[in-house]
Amino acid sequence: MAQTVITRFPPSPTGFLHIGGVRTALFNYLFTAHNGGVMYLRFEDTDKERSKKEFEDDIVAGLAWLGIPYTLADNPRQSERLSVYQPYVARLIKEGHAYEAEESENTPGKKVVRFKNPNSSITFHDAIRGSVTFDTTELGDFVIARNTDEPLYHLAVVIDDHDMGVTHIIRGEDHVSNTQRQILIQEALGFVRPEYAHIPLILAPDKSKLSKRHGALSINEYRAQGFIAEALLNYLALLGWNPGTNQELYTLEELAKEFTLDRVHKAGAVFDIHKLLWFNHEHLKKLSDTEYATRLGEFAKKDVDPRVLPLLKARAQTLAEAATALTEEFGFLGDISYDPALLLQGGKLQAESTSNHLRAVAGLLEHLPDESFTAEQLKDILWPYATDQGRGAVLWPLRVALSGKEKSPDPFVIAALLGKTEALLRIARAAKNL
RNA sequence: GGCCCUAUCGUCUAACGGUUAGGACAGAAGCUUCUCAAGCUUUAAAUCCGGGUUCGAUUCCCGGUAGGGUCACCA
Repeated sequence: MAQTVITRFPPSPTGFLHIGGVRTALFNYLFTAHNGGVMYLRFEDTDKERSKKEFEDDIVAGLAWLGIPYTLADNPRQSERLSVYQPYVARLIKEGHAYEAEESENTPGKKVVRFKNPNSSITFHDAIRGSVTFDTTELGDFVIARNTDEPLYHLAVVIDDHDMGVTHIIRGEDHVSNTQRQILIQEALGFVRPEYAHIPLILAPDKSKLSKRHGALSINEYRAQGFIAEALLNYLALLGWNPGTNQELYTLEELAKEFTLDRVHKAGAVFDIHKLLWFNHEHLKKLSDTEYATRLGEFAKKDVDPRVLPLLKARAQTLAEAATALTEEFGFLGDISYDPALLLQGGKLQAESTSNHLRAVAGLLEHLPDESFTAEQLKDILWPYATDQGRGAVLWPLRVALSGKEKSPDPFVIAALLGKTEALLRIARAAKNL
């Protein structure tokens, strides 16, 4: 019987949750869910100066918003597990695998703990890269603890992974060369070696490692821009992995069902905001009107009229864009005010004929029963007249009369949304203003 | 620079020795059209280079080249 899969997502709380971190957490989650295992969240905060509670909270909030499930480890902070590490440091020193050295950089006289490098060759198996070999000699006797009480990253991570029974370490490619140090420590401590999987990095358009200077990195920023979790997760999952089919749209559950490490790429992938935008629009379109309205509510200043929801969904790629459209192109549901000159398309149309067209349109609509006031029927009735008189000459002023905007959905849709009474009122007012 | 890793359209990628090298995003053109979007159709675009192995290489091997990662008392 196969051993239970145990993975972990161990960010250091020294910054906000960013795109790269999310992708690492996501791959860990997908692998874990696919195999029915457990993924622990813990915080690597041995760097007391840089670690902040604020970042820890941001990471937790971010994972919650994204909907990536995890199990919080017992005593999740390394800073609170010092007593766990101390015996190991003592043992390493006692057994000759480490020693105290008089060469503290910051505080003269203080002793750091160095690992006694056996200068061996380490070969480990990587689920994505296959066999990787290092000659550890060049590492020298590297420092594993600030002093006998305060471990550094390499020591702490090895002990934590062992204590938690981690079976698979899935992390960024930037950790491959760290693996040799960690394996050396594992062997000195007699721990079993977990399976490693180093996933490719996410790159900026210039192929360098993605960083702040390349724009938004924190997922909070993407959230504020109106991206939704479903799209972010779907896009990120397909950066460096794919199931081998042409399918691109996935739910988290579907991804977990398909995900395997052997289909993860070896090369880094460039982050493309345009494709993310496309995924966002696709996932936005899949939302129910109710759900869409709820999410849009976080961005819109006023209540979202359910009638415009389908129209908004069809055109906006982000919730922020939808919120803007709500007050701009879709602002016609509330009171409108506009310069009457707009009715004449900036002077291209004649006031008299335009006024006549508006009255004629009103005449055509007057006797239409309320229940026939739909976009389709309105178009059927007005189209022949508009075609006969010149569509631009009839439809432009009609649309402006109804929307008050230079840009908006077509007049039939607007009139239907406004209803017969309001539509006729606006047309009459426009005709009068000319 | 040492060590490690990587290499298919501009970008994300499919192909696991035999395909007209496929799809998606972005681009271009067209359709639609009163405006702005959306939508639909069409189209251009790639196996880094050089050697091998093989009847046959995108695919396997070697060498270049290019790119990335890493060389802390950070993680």
